[in-house]
Amino acid sequence: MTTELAPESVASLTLSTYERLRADVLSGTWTPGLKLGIESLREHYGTGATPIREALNRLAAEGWVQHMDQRGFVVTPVSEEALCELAKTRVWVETLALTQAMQASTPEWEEAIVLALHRLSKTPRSLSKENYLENPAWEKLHREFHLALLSNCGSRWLLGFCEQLYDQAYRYRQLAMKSAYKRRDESDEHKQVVDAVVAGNVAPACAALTHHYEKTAQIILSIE
Amino acid sequence: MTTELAPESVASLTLSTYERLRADVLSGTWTPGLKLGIESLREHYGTGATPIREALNRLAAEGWVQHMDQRGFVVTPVSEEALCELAKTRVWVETLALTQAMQASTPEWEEAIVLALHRLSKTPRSLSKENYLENPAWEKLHREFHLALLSNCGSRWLLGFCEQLYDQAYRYRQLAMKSAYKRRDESDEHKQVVDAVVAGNVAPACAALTHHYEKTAQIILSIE
DNA sequence: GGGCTGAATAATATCGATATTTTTGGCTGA
DNA sequence: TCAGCCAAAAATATCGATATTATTCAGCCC
Repeated sequence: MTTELAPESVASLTLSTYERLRADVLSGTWTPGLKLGIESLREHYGTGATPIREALNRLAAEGWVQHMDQRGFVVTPVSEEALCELAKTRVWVETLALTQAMQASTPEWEEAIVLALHRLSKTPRSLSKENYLENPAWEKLHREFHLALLSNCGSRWLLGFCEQLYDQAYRYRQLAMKSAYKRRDESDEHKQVVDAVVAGNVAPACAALTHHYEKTAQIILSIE
Repeated sequence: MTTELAPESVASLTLSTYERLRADVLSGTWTPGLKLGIESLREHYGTGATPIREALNRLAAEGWVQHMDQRGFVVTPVSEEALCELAKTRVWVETLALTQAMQASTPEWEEAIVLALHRLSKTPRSLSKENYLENPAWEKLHREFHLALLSNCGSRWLLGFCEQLYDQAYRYRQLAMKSAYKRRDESDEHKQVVDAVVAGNVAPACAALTHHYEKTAQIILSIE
């Protein structure tokens, strides 16, 4: 007789703790290199040690935190070198994915991309006009746009890799934003990718995507 | 005054349980789709529930098992479709990695490859002459050979992806072996890759590697 | 003074028990 | 006969307490 509750309400503590912890690492709330003591996390997230540890183990497998056996967990450090390697890898892997996606192009896929770009362009980058204030709606649509571009690549593995790399790059972007916000118009860069994709020109599309990522990495590097 | 003990002896139970569980999934001891009940695992590995759960969470993040919230873990199922996708992805991603590795070629890297191939070729594929009996030494050297080929690609991310794909493919190979063993001479295929790499011919090297993987997938598919 | 030793301290890792949730299986009523 | 429902059983998820391992730091010897 009780009404069906939203699935969120029955999610295990491990899962919700995992999601919160992950979000806090990605957003930079837990700063790179920080020691994540079980006790303090337990207190902060209001739960027992078990969900915390299980969440940390998942995050460790995904590379967000590092697990030193018998001496706890730390937030994975960042470095200029690691960012360069990440950016490079992203260009390689996403170029591959985009190429495959375009070779398997379908009208539905093209429409999905155009739509994703449209939605993104209608959403403000920052919640505030004066200073930068992250707009979660924009972040969500931006991620969806980039993954929509690659979604047609025909391999869940490859798409999953791209997702990992996107999220890793997102963390660097967030960390950089905390120190300085540089105005930038990425909408034009996005449009250039889509134009090339719709026109069916593989090499220009990959070049546009590469340019987009390299500029991002360059900006972040210039801040640090 | 006590002698330094091997790190194994102080490894946490979570870690050793993780390794054992992972090995059992990869080897096919735990068959795809099998429900992994906490209680039975606890009993089988002789430990408490916590190490088991932590190990399962790591394995879930790596894709070896699936975690259905509130209803436990199952070994990730296999399918013909998934194998095809895996093989396809492997060709794409390893072609990428090998290309980059060759473009950054060094004498040390070439020597490492030649050496890895030599060691591999000196080791028997099967421990028994009559029927197939896995030779752990060969498996270890085979993995090392393939990763040595790609180790020079210049991206730990990319190398990590290749490692994941290798291990995934290994599981399929193990599962196929359990039903039938087809004699095959892969040593020649390995040699062809190395010859092309040493000669510095990127396209033929990638083609040889592609051929090697496609043949593997084809053989496994023919069994099932 | 500086490095070493070894308790005291703090943290992690693990266990056993409990609370929740899912699944099972028999019972009822149409 | 069969769907629907409730109680019993089984399993998962979580907690609190304990055992183990790292770290700290004062005292000591050289």
